[in-house]
Amino acid sequence: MPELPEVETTRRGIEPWIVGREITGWSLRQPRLRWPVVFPERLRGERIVRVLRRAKYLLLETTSGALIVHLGMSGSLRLMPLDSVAGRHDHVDIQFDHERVLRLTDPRRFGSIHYCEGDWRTHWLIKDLGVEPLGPEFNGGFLWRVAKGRRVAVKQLLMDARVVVGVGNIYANESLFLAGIRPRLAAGRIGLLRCTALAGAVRDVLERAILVGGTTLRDFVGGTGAPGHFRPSLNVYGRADQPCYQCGTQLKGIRIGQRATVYCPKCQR
DNA sequence: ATAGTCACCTGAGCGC
DNA sequence: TGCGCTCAGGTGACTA
Repeated sequence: MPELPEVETTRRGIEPWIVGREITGWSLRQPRLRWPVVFPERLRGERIVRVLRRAKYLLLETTSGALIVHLGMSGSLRLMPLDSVAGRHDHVDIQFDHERVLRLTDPRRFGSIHYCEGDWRTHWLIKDLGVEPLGPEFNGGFLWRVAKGRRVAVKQLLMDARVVVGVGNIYANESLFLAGIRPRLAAGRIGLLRCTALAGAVRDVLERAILVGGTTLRDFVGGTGAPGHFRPSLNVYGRADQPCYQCGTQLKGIRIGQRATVYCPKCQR
């Protein structure tokens, strides 16, 4: 599932192919994604200036605006040969002034594409997002301040995009394991020291995942079509009832806010 | 303001 | 072989 490392992997994969290129056309085979996909006619002839990432959104900045792409849960964005046959879940192609098309494949159709004219930072999907977990403002002090007085489970706070972005279920589980914190613990009851450990763990797990191209559980592939290799590094995610690698205790599987949660009852307090 | 729940969508995996 | 069920999950929208 595309979380931040997968989106970043995609960004790095497609960037060299499309920067400086002109959008010459598109095919919308299935415009019914999370929100209806509408490409204005004026997009034709726009040139890609930069490819950025904000949270789990990819920003394809053009001369006068940006395409805002979200991969949802099952989406991938890849460069394909112009003549490659589109499959059942290949919903959108964007054509450039070369022999490749940028293709959005998304079986579950939770992804989205918007064209935003002008500054994408003011777009309604982007403007209320929290801090970047790899940015300088995300640290123990920040976590401690936003957690103050909150009774919500720390795992839910970590996954709240208005607080910090890009931490989905996999990496939330893994970060809490690394920091030795129980997922269900009320966020406001965690001290500054442990908040610092947690912020560090989030950063660490995300950075390591980016280095190996993200986590491929089923069908994620990066911009160049390669799967990610972080899966063997997972300590708890998907391992309920199996022994903890660190102490051998049986890992516990619970649900927090409808989300599968796994932790070690001995290593995490 | 905060917390909890639901909907959207499809494919995989399972029991029968 | 196939049916029906459950699960997975990001996130906006809704309710209490």
